[in-house]
Amino acid sequence: MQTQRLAQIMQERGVRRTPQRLAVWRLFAEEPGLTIREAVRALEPAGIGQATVYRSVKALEGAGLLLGFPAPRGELRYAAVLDHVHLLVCERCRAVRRLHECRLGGYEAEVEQKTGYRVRGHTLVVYGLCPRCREGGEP
Amino acid sequence: MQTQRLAQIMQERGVRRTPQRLAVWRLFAEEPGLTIREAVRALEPAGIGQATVYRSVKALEGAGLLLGFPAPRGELRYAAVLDHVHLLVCERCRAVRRLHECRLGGYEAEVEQKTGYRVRGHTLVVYGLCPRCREGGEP
DNA sequence: GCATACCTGATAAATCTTATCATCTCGCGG
DNA sequence: CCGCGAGATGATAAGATTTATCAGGTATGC
Repeated sequence: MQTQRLAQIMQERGVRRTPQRLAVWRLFAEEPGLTIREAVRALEPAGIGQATVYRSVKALEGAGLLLGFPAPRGELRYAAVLDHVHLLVCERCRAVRRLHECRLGGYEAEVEQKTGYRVRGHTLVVYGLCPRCREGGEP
Repeated sequence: MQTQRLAQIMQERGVRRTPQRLAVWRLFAEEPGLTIREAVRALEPAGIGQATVYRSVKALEGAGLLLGFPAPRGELRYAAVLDHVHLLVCERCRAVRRLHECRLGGYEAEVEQKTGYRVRGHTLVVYGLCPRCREGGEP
């Protein structure tokens, strides 16, 4: 995913750009749907300490560059995002796709009006089976 | 929330109905937005062991009676649900409201068609500020 | 470039989560 | 209504995850 735009966004949001954070973000961009712990293990060989991974995930999530979503078994998994996206998650093999269309603007406005809340955003995760798992093939 | 329907659903989905599980579910119904650990502490005085709380949450979540959602700081919080609902979460005081309208059926169908996935469901969480926090009042 | 506020890695400490096992109980069938 | 057995519970221990600490390093603004 666009490393260019990533740098820009980090700058804008006051998130310091370090090699470690870039590595963390890139990992979640290449393999969306990892848990933090899995990321720790994946980045260990690169010499990135576990505390750094935890801290980076928090920083990136706070800046809206990582999106967390609940997976079966009570796991919290993350995916790298740049703009607002919806996630499409395969329940079997955990493949994650990003859906770039969002037509919930009207829904948000309606919720604001009906509830008195000030809506700031939303997270939509769609669960299902990817084409391959759907056919009963290997994940 | 309707304890009646709860019993029915547990029966239907083969989830054994025990006083502990009912207590766990009721807690998340009365105070949606707790973490598991907070639930453990809340139910300790009632003599419910922590292992039981963890196991109950898993069982109830598996049966679709609890819904997990990611909160700031990387926390996974839960709310009791009976039917499919969307959650409206206050980012400041963490109040949780359930929204019973869902107009994403068409969206799901569209996603199926465009991606080849077999869609089985979705989770939508809307974030914002509740009326009180919106005014800058106390949570 | 320089200063400094912030980040990092290593380690230890604190928390959270799961496993184990003896006992208990829910839900079914008689 | 009662007894049976699969499954649930509680207490505790063991294991795993997450955070705190601190000395040193490095991105960023001037």
